[in-house]
Amino acid sequence: MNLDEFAERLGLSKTTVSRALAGYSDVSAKTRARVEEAAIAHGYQPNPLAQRLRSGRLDTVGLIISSDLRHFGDAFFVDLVTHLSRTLTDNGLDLLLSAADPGDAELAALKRMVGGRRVDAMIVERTRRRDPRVDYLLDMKIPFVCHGRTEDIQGYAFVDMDGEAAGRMATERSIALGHRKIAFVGPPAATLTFAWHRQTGYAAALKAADLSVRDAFIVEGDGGEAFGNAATRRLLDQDDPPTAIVCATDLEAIGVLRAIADYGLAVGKDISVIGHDDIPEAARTKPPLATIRQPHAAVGKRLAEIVSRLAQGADPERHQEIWQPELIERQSLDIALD
Amino acid sequence: MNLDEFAERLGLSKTTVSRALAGYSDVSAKTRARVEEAAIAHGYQPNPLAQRLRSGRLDTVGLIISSDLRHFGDAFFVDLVTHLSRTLTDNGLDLLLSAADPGDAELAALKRMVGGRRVDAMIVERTRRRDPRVDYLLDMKIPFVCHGRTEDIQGYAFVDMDGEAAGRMATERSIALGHRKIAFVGPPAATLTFAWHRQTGYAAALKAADLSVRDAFIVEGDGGEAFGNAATRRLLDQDDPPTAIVCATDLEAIGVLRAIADYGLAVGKDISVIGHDDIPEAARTKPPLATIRQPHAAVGKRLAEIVSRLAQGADPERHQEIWQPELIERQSLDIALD
DNA sequence: GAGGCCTCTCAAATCGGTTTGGATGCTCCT
DNA sequence: AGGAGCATCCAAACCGATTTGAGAGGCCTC
Repeated sequence: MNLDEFAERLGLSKTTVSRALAGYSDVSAKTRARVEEAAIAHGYQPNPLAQRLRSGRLDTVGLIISSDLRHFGDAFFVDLVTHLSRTLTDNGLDLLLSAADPGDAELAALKRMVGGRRVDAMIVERTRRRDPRVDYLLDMKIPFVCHGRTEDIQGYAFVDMDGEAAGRMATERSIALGHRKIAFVGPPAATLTFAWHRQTGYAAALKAADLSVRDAFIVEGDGGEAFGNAATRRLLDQDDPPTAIVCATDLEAIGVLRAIADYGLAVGKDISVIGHDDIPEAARTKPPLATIRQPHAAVGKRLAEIVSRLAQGADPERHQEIWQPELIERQSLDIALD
Repeated sequence: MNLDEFAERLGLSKTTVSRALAGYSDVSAKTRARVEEAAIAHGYQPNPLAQRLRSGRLDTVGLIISSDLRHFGDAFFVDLVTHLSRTLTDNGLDLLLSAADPGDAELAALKRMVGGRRVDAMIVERTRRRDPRVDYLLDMKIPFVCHGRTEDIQGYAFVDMDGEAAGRMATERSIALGHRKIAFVGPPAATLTFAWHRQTGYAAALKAADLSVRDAFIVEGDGGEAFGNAATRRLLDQDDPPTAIVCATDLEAIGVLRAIADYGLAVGKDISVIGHDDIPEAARTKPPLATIRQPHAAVGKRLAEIVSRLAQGADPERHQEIWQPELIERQSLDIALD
């Protein structure tokens, strides 16, 4: 049923019916009541396509997920997207999703959404230090919010965890436990912002405690479990191996735990390990993995809130948020060196 | 830039430009070339909103994800949605996503998408035995495809794994290993179709081998790890406990493995365990978990293909597919009873 | 009783495309 | 010369809403 038919059935003009439903004051209370009742009775709902064409707003937000997401743990994603979606809905926005491989495909998907005028705002996941997506979006002058940061944070909105504080926190905790030889395992700091931040925090904590930052103690690779495994071998095979390992992701940490066990060493006793993200699996490892929690649900919700404000013209630079992480103590840290 | 401006710039009418770009044959080759070049040069792209309003097609497919998804393993979801999205894109369709809690909220989200005319087809995840979403969609006569089945499979399209074959396969394998006392742990068969199918297959295999189906050997609960743990205790505390446990989900199986270890028993030696789904974690348990694989990526792709055919008017009943599962042998099955 | 002011309603324009149903001009045939 | 046939192009209608600008009718005031 469209407005024409519906108005005719009521014996009113399109104008009056439309204005009645939109809540204009120049429609008499009696007429409005009649229209509203009839709308429910006949199930009339304005066609959103027509409304959007007319208004010029698409009321749709885009999200592109990287198909390499699993390297970092998926639980993360479902949690985030659930709350994102729910909050967007509460704000009258639809969520358009697209999946793409990292790199060119990702950017192409973005251009399809934005250039193809399918969305009027975007959410960008897992921002990299220099990110062509951010450049493109700034260029197009379309509202967007990032989950994560680039190196140069000018001109756009984001919600990010304080990765440097996280790296520092994990390292300081290890130092407090008596460790002096502390290694860092993480994705490449040169490209991924969060890896860079966490590694920076790690180095800062070492320096603050007058400990040297040894190149041999920093191992970089993809954020996956297999890499964590390989990295550990590289660390433990050294002449003077570390007694603590700080990891930039839980998946890596899980690989690290496994490798340590293979060496016949006891995690939480001979060597301590700390992860990052607090994926569900972290609580189930043996021993349970100490880690740094990211409040995914809250972040998802906040991203949605921010993007809906931006869509209404808010200033992006007033929506740059860096959240403080929380250390989750678990047995992989249970160690007291003599 | 809109069609009016663009046409004027070219010194042609809207009609001609529109038809040139749409590939009509009543536009001269010369004119068409000129239009196409100019479109690229000036970056003209027809507004999809206007096209959709005119055509009456929304070119958008909806997907609603349950926020309880994590009970069943998330990896599953990212894989599925990635390939789903990619194939939809290849078919010129957008993917609209919404997350909702199972139950009323799920149905409400569905009604918002369909009744609010935001999509012209739907994909339904994790179908239940009697599913109000399916009833609603049949009622609305909107094209849709299910991932999973209801009890009555009439009138709609679906892609599902053969859960009964999976349950039978897992149980038969246990019998072949010499087990006679085989338990089943899974979500409630009364509501969830896949749980029902798998349990049916389990019972069928027992009967085929002249083994009795003991009520005390069937434990139902949510599909999570904690439940798998509790279920195992209930099984092993019996006077005559089972020597093999068939699980309907890997997460449950992981809980089962843990519980067995707590009892001081050796999985793959004293007792054998088999899961279902082949989530990434299954390969990493100790011992590695034998399981039944679901080809998520292929399913996602297929769902997208089917839904785009349905959107073009294909007969849903000709797109009912039941796929055969594959048994993945791992050490949790390494056992030879005397 | 005329003019002014509300209150309520509506016709028509608009958003940006696609499609229908000609119109125009040219060639070719008889 | 007249007419058929073809290749191109286009004005106007349409999709389904919102909004602008104006009109109709009632009431009050002087």
